[in-house]
Amino acid sequence: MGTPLPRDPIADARLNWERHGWSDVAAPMAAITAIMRTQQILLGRIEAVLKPFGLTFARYELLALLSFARSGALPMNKASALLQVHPTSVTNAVDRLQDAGLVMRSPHPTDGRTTLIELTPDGRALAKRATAVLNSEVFGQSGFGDQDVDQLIRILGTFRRNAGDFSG
Amino acid sequence: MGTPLPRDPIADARLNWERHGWSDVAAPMAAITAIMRTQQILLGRIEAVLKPFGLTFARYELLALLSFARSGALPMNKASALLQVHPTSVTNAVDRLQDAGLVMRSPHPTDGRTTLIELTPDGRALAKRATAVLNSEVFGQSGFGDQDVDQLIRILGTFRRNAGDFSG
DNA sequence: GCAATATACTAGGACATCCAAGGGTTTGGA
DNA sequence: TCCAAACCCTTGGATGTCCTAGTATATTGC
Repeated sequence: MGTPLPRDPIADARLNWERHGWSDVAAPMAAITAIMRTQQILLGRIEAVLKPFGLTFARYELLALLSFARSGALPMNKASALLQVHPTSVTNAVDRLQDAGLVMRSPHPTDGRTTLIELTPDGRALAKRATAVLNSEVFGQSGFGDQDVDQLIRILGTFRRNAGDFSG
Repeated sequence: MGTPLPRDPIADARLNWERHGWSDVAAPMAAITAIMRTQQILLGRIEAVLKPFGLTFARYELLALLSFARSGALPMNKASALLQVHPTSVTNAVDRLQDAGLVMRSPHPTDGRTTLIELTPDGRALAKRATAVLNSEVFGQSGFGDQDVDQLIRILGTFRRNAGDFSG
């Protein structure tokens, strides 16, 4: 975590795979490892930008999701499904956002099992400010070329559909 | 998490971005979010395969790295650099692998600050077995087409180099 | 040769994720 | 009608990641 390595560690791993007789899966191994590492880099950038706002990516994602909901409120299970994380992760995020006064829990009007999460005015304002900075500092300077962005969206979209994320 | 969603949540997020006047960064936002989600899916598959071996991905990566070292041993700081994780994460992984009898710590012959991590025979054997299953169950069935694998390696390789991962 | 700086590892804490289990609410079939 | 099954959320536990700080060892510079 510091100075650049003299060689690409993933390319090296691929060579090791090939040397050990696993040539047939060396390329996908390298691609998957590269996805892991890229996610790590991107998450680091995002967290660095959100830190001054007192937000983590998990909390930001929830705020952003709520800010796009017509009523500014969503059932927790809906948020869990849309964010594609475990329900306990949503509980965790809501606890902290609630402590920070950014969201509120309220009972569902007709289903006693369900809890609605609702943005507070503070939460809505913070989501707006954080999104602006995230757009300019991270998404606007992703380092991916326009064509590569399209390729990624296509390749990963196919993958996610095949993995059962969505049926559309 | 569960049943597939009727619509792609990332495509929906992209539409929301565009509707709110952030069209210029909507595409990279979607690509980055897709990388995050893809990583999550792949990590889930990998962890599921490793679980019967009593391994997590973090521990497996360390075992695999050691198994490729000529001497079967590496300094902890070297492992941290090659795996591109924080030194404390390596300490954590080594603690658990050591408890499981898969690696051993030994003092560096000339530098008193440095600790070497060394594979035990058990560790080497387990790495071999886990790799075989990982290759056949995950990397061999990644769901990416051959051309897409090449594209991913190229796009993410450029990204990682620009991010300062390596200089080669 | 010795003090100041740099490097290596570890301990403790904050967060996030998942799983397993538990308590409350709804739904549906006997 | 009524009880079992399904569903929703939360608590508690295990892991992993990072950061900050602290201890020990090397290296550097005067």
